[in-house]
Amino acid sequence: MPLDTAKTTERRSAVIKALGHPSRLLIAESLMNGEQCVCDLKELVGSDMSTVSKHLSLMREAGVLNCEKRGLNIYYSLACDCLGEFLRCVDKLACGGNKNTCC
Amino acid sequence: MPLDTAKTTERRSAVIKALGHPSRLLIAESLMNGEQCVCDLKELVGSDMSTVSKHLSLMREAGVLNCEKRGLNIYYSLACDCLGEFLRCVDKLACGGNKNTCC
DNA sequence: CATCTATTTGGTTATTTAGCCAAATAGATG
DNA sequence: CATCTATTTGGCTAAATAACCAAATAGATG
Repeated sequence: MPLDTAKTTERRSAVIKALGHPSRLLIAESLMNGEQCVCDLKELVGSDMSTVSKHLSLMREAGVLNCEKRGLNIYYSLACDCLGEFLRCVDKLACGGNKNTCC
Repeated sequence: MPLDTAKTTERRSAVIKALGHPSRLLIAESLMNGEQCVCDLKELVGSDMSTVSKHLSLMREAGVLNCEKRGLNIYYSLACDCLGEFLRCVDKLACGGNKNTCC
């Protein structure tokens, strides 16, 4: 059973990285309730709008988000409905962390 | 429906980060076939052993890996059997990334 | 067309993360 | 007990990431 090519690994890790920053994770979770524009997300995260914008671009480039301009705003939304499942996996992985007293 | 506390978000993102580096992802995937010692993983990753060791510590601290010393070696293993499911989610998220031509 | 609003981009600095080497540790073996 | 082996730790440098501010852009509105 061969491991993935380096390219697949890079791609996967880009997706994972896109969700591995606290602000970005918060954004993704919030978008589970539906699309939001940048200024909404700026409120949520509490950083400068340019910072939020950059987080959003990164997530979009990784394929995690889509965006659509309507009127004055740009609305971001999850590109895939599987984030909930993803987070359940993360939480399961997270609680493996109790018994690691060794070495 | 309130979002998580900051602490939960930090914890989750630590787990996600622990898997979001190419070398670490490779390690995790390889451990799906069973435990391995540091020098095996050094071969796999192709970095200095100290570098690999630091990746492993980080993953262990995040709760993703366990380790156990036997004889001269320290064997690392996945702390949770849900990594396969996690990766399936990642791949689904990854292929959302085709249609994002907008803005 | 001038202006206003929402967002992105560029530039800069600070912080974090990764990698390597050398030295320390801990346990096994002669 | 001296030594050997596998791993970790500390120190350092380089590279990547994050944050902010100021300026640019693009589209809506008067």
